[in-house]
Amino acid sequence: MKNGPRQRATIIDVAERAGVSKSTVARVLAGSSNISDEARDRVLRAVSATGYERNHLAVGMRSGRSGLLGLVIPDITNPFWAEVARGAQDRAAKDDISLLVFSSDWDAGKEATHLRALRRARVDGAIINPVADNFDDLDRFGLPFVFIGSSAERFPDTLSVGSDIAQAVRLGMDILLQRGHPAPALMLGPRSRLARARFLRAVHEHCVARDVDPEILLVEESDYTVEGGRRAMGRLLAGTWRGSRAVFVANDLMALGAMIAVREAGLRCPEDISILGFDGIPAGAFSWPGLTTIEKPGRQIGVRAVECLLAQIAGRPEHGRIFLPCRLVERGSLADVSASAPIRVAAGR
Amino acid sequence: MKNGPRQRATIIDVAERAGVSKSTVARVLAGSSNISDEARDRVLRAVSATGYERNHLAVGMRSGRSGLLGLVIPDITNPFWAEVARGAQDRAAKDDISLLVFSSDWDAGKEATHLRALRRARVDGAIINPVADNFDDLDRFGLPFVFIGSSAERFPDTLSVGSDIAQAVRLGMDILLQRGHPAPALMLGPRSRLARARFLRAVHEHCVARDVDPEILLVEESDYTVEGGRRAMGRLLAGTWRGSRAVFVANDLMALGAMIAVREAGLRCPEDISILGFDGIPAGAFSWPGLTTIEKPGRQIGVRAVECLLAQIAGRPEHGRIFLPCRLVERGSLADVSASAPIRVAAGR
DNA sequence: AAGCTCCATGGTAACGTTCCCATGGATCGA
DNA sequence: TCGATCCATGGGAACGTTACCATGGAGCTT
Repeated sequence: MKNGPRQRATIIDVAERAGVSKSTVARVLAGSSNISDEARDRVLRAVSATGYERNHLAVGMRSGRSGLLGLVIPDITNPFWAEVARGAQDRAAKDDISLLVFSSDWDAGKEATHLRALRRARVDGAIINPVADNFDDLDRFGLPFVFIGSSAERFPDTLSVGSDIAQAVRLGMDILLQRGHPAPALMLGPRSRLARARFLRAVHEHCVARDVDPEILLVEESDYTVEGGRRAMGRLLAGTWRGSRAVFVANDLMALGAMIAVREAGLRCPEDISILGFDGIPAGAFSWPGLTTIEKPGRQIGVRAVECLLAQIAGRPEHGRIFLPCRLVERGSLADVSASAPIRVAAGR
Repeated sequence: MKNGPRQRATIIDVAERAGVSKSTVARVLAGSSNISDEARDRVLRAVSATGYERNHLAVGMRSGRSGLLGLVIPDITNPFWAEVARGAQDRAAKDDISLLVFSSDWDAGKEATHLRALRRARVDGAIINPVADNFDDLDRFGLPFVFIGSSAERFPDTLSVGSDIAQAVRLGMDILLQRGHPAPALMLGPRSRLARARFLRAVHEHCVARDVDPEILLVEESDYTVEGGRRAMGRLLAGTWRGSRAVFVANDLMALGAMIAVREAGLRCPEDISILGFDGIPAGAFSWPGLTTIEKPGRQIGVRAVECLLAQIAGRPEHGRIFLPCRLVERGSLADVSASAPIRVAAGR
């Protein structure tokens, strides 16, 4: 609130103050070796005296590199995407790169607007969770880019980073088996969603590998919301239910809803019904019991996406699709009814 | 993946193609009126033929405006701050402005690094949740800026946007009173935190206004975490507790912990103990019962912060500090034990 | 001592815009 | 019909940086 000049120092101001040419200043700043100690010294002093700070706009204009990356995700308010953003942010910061963050709300129009903004800002590349189906635009991007998330599936030829659903499903089925639930019911999303097919395919493959007939698995369908999960669980509880009383739910929101339905039916989780979620949202830690779930590597996805993008920009593109492993988070919604531990309830908090 | 030229069209390319000078193109693009219809037409056609897109780097360099704003928050992964970011994003997009988002992790060093990055990127202004105590740097920012969040309190002379704690506390105390809990226990954060003092002061003022002796209120101290809230609730339940069995908890995480403690003690919420939270985190919607809480206007804070900042950049600074009202979210953790409704339990889901 | 290399430095063009000024044709009033 | 005004357009400078080329002095070799 004190001083007034408010005019940023330029490289020329520094040069004048140091009594050298701007070329020399530029060389010092670039860390060039052919500089006399005296010149370097005077320049450095002038820099700190003037509070000079390199103008990235000018650098970008000259070099064609803005030092900016774009990130377009569905909603920064969604904890999974926030994790992705955080990972990308941290990784980018290491290379002195800043991130422009946009939320598309799964709206193709907004997505297009944001991509235009990115092009105008001359970002060096973009990380995108694609919502639009027709990316004939794909090369009209005019930008290096990497896709992230499951919707990237639709573009098999494009470099993308996502979570390894097949591995996650194996992880889940194995822990269920180990706890004495060889044939859990499944609660899936709507048929229209690609993620559902992938999940189901992985379950089938796993069953085949473990000599279980996938047809015996009860399948309930819902819509990825808490309320949907609650209703779907109600239907499950109302029906006949062979085998162990466990449900593998395809996302955490539905799992939380299922837990509520169990309580509403006068039953207890995990003693009467075991629930395994999938996503790793923070809210799962606060339910009662805590939700045992399979956590997607959100942060890692952000990190790897930035790394792929930087590699691509540098001209040595990694290719193909990258699937990062998920992780089991045990919190207490899984009972152990295996022969070896007939009474124990899996711990967790 | 098809075409190769990959060289972005410049205004000169457009001019050549349209057979006019770059000045004319610039005028058309700027929407100037003194343009012949024919020229405008040819320029527009050339623009869409070349896929020309204005280079914001060059614009910024020429005009001194980058069209970028900086946002420095503690952690984009924290739902409250994600809401703030989202509000800021949406508001900025309306003015064709993009947001650079950084997470400081409440670390003064990271904050400083991020501010340097913002200056180099020549953002037009910054929205900051300040962590460093000594901002003698304050004017060394060399940037228009607006503070957000409660830590902005420490800089009373600076333009800031935050939530109206006093109003929130009144709201909470009033709903508690109305439900028959005239003298709830309070669960606060650590003494070191400014937010605590403010919360407590507001409670006292409200008590005085309602002719209640604030001294009769039980006060329990904790640390803003779930686990801390659980332990603090344990202490409350272990002690003697006059008056109605209700707790006004200073943040939602602690409130969720308190709810767990109630269940662990073999009691029920809200029948035995009513809990009122403060924050409005999403997890509160998934607990059982749902957490009744007072929601901070995160998104609005982001919106208003951008508006203040834009005003300041435009040279008509709003001044002083802006406090936005909070909102009661009823979900079911508050019993109604007032005389008028002796049995009812406040609804909510 | 002449010619060579090497190194520290300075000058200048270029990146893509926008803004100001100049120009020249058309239109108008007297 | 001539000068004044207006309007559409073109030319060029400037924003701050970096990369390339030029220069001149010091030190080396033969």
